[in-house]
Amino acid sequence: MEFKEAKNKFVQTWGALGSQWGINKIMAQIHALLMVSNDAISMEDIMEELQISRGNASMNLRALMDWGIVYKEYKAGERREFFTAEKDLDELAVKIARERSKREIKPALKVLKEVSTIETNNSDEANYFIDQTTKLYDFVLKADTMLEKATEFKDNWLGKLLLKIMK
Amino acid sequence: MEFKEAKNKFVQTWGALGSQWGINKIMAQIHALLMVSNDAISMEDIMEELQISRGNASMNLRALMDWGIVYKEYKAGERREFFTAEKDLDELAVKIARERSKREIKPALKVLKEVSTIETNNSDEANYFIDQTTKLYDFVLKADTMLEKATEFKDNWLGKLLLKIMK
DNA sequence: ACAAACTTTCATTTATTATTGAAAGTTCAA
DNA sequence: TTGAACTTTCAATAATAAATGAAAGTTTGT
Repeated sequence: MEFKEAKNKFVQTWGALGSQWGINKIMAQIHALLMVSNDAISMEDIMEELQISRGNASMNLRALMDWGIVYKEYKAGERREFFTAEKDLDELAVKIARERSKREIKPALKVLKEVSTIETNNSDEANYFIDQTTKLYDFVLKADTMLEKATEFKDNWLGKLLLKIMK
Repeated sequence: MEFKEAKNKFVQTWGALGSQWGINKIMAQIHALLMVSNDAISMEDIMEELQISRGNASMNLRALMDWGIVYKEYKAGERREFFTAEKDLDELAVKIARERSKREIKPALKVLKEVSTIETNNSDEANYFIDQTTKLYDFVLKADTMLEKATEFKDNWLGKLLLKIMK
C-alpha cells in the first residue's frame, strides 16, 4: 500500500467511525485529514482533497472549531485561513468527552431527574418506573462523573488510568 | 407531571440520546420502554405504545436481542412472545461496550495497523502520516483495552472504578 | 471608497437511513 | 395436514440528515 492509498483509507475509515458514533461523516473526515497533516491546510485544499463543496467545508470546519478540536491559523502574507487539528490525543479525548457530556449527557440527566421524581399514585407500574429511572439516573451520573474525573488528570490520564485499573 | 407523561418523556429522551450516539431511535425507545416495565411486553403492545409498524418492531427487537440486551420470554399458555430488557445496569454497560468494541473499534484498529505500517518513500508527509497513525493506534488500543479491563470487574465495576480514580 | 480575495449563510437539492405493510414464513393445536 | 395465530422479510416509500452553490457578508490592500 502506498502513502496516498493509505491516507485515503484512513480518512474513509475515520469518517465511517464518526458516523457510527453520531458524528457527521465529513466532519470526521476533515478531522482525520488534519490529524495526519504536518502543517495547516486551507479550505480550498480540504475541498479538493475530499471533493466537497465550499459550504460543506465551511460548516464542518466551524463545527470542529466549536468542539475546540480544530484551530484557525494565519500565515504571514496570506489572505486565506488555514486549519490545523488538536494533535495531543489526551487533550483531544478530553475535549470530546467534555463536549458530549455538556451537550448530551447533562440534558439527559436533567430529564432523568425530572421523571424520577414525579408524584406517584402508588400503582405498581408507577413505582417501578420511579425505581428504574432513579437507578438509571444514579448510573449515568456516576459515568459522567467518571469522565469528568478522568479528564482532570490531564497528562496522559488514559495511561495512568489503565495502570490503576490493572493494578 | 403524571406517570404517563413522565414515561413518554423518558422514552422520547432515551430515543433522542440513542440517535446522537448512532443508535436507531426506535431501537432505543423500545429499550427504554422495556427498561421501565415491570413485566415482559408483547410485540403488539410495543407497536401500540410507540405507534410503529409490526415490521419495525420486529426488526428492532431482533437488533436488541443481537446486542444481548433484550430477551424473549414465553408465558405459559400464551402463543405470542414477550420481551424483557436486561435490567442490571452494569451488565447492560458491559454488553454495549463489548458489542461496540467488536463491531466498530476492532475493525478500526485493524485499519490503523495497516495504514501505519506502509512502506514509506521517506517523504516528510509520509513519515508524519506514519507517526500520527501509529500514535492513534496506540491510543485507541489503550482505550479499547481499558473498556475490556473495566468489564472484567463485572460486579459494579463503575462504582469500583470511580473509587479508584478518586483515590 | 472601491474592489479583489476570501468566508459564511441558507433555501434548495440530494443522499442516507428508517419505516411501512403485505406477502412469505413459522409454529402449534386439533 | 390444515389453518389460525403469530413473526419475519424486504421492496417500496417516507422521513431525516447532509451537501450544494449562489448570493450575501467580511476583510484587507490601494
